[in-house]
Amino acid sequence: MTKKNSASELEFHLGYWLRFVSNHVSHAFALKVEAKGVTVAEWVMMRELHELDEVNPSLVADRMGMTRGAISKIVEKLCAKGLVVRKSIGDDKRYQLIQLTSKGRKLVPQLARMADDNDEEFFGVLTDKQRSDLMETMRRLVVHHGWKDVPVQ
Amino acid sequence: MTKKNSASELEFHLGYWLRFVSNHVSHAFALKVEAKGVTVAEWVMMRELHELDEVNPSLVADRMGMTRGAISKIVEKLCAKGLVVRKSIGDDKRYQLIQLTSKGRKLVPQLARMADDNDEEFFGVLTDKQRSDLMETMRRLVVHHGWKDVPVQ
DNA sequence: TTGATATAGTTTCCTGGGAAACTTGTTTGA
DNA sequence: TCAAACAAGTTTCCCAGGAAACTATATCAA
Repeated sequence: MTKKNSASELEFHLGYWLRFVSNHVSHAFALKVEAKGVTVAEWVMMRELHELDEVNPSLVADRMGMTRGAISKIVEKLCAKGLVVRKSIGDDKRYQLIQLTSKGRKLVPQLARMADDNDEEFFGVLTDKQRSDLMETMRRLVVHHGWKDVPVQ
Repeated sequence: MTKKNSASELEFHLGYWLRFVSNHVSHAFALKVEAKGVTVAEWVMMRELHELDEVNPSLVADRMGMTRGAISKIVEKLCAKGLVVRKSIGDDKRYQLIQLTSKGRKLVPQLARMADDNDEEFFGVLTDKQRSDLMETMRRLVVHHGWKDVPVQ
């Protein structure tokens, strides 16, 4: 792509539009899950815990692309809400494991439903092909850049 | 799409992956433009001003999807850096106009170059078709949801 | 053995942005 | 005419998350 740096060309950065769309979609989703008393970050962590069961905060930090400090605070919030518990492992006292409580596990499907609805609200306008292409493109980027151990299935 | 709310299904929310990819891309871009002493939000505003020339902060707020309060602070930062100036219009003293300084205008192409590079770094792995499809999909979402007056051309 | 180093998690400090109160100036309507 | 409503921009308060210092524990090397 040969482009000069004119004003009109500025409209065409993928990174820009991705951020723009993503911000809108995430913000709308934040409003929805707020009704269940959790934030988007908390939901993402609950998703990870649902998938991984018992896990160290540090691994969650890696997978979520957040710092251990931030994760520590989110765990604290979720514990306070009774959705997550911390456990120590016997051997090495530095490590801990976090896990969903049964209350947390019950909330997951409800939040997943909200995520379904949000996807439908924002991406429903796309054709099935466009949706699957978009999904495939995102997956390809994630895999290529090694951002996460995606279940490539 | 019929899906049950099992753990594995959680992997397939478009909103989730869009956010995930977008966060990575934006974060990398933030590190790049930091070298020029501006933040991503400041760059986005400079882009708008480059396109619109003289404009009220409120319109910029709408276009950027941010509050007037946030815009006010960004304008303050850019003024302090000598990249933007505020002007009052004679008639209605509540209104103001903001505009890039010549220093600001000169910086735009350099930042645009960085945006080009960032796009290339992250989306270069995609085929031309994938890139244009992705662009088209984003544009379609933006137009459909009425998020911004996009130059549909 | 014991000092140096590394590691998991926490805490502190700082920054960016939203909500909403606030200021200043304008319009409207009784 | 002039109080009430409104509007643009600013300020204050709050919260989330990153950076990096800090704590406690574990390992490694002399």
